[in-house]
Amino acid sequence: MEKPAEPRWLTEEEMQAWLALGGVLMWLPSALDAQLQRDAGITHFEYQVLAGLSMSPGGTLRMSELAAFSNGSLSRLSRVVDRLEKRGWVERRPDPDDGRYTLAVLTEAGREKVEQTAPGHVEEVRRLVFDPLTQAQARQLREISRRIGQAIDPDGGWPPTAAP
Amino acid sequence: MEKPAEPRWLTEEEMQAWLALGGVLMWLPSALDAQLQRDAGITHFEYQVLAGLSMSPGGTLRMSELAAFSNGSLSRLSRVVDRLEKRGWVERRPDPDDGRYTLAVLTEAGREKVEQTAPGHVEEVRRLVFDPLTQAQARQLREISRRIGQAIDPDGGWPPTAAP
DNA sequence: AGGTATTACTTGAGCCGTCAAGTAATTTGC
DNA sequence: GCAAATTACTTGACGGCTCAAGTAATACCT
Repeated sequence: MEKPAEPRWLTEEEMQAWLALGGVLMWLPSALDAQLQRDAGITHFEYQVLAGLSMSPGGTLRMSELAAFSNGSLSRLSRVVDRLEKRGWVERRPDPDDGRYTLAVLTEAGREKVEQTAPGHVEEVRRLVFDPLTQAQARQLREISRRIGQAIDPDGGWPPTAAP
Repeated sequence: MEKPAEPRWLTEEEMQAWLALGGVLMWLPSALDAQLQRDAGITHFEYQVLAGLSMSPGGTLRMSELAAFSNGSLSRLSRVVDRLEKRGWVERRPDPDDGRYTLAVLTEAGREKVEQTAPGHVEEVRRLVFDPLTQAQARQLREISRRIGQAIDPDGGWPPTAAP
């Protein structure tokens, strides 16, 4: 009736770490969304999309590349780009090299939007994440995050759709 | 035309840490949800609700306490408890001490569900979070998460609705 | 060359969460 | 002791996201 192997429960210390991490997983994205929503009227995901484009040559990326960069599904990106297009920050055009691809291109207004938004956002990341940490802890955070990331996905390609 | 103060940009090291953390923020909740969905057909939030009840005396908590414990809004909890009630794992009843409160009570079936589900979930948390870390890193993770949590919310009460 | 398979994206249906307005029970102020 | 305010929760409207099915362009195979 019982599962045969006794599970390896968490130690007290691990439990505390897990609860604290749980809070961060829950509230950090929410806090970043709140800042961007308040100061720029966009979500964090929309910001990532605009930022991704702004860092690419010509402010241009294929939808699939942009989806990978912004850690979102193609379906989600498609709808987000709809919204950004309606707001005049992005345009879509077919890739002349291969008609299956769609290029997302940052408009001039879009570039202005990112450039106005970035400083406040970086400031918030710094305030919430790096200011409270020592430099050594920031390095530890990098290493710890990498290891957890590795455990979640030994390769590097996660976005939905596993093995066909 | 430019913002007066030059923002304090992130150093290369911070940028790497931020990207790595971003991946964890994005994919760890998703990975945990996937395991629970696959093995138990419930979301991580639903699990937290059931687990919260199972750890309370009599398997009973007021809705508002349960919402605080599970890091969700009351509105969200209300709908989730609807679902759990339909599945026969939770019941609602008015608090006899104060009719404004609603008590959520874990049924026998609900308790069995948590007990069947917990070991696999704990195993997954261990696999994704603690197995890849040294013990010292787990301690660091606790401290780092606490500091970030503190920066997000100096007190301890976040769930929506700020100062009235 | 032509049919099939694959790739890249889009879109309809449905679920889930939020916000704001509504309801019911209790406390407060006079 | 009763009206007004507060508290605890519920619910309708709405938007975003995912899954799966659909569409269009290109690659592959013989």
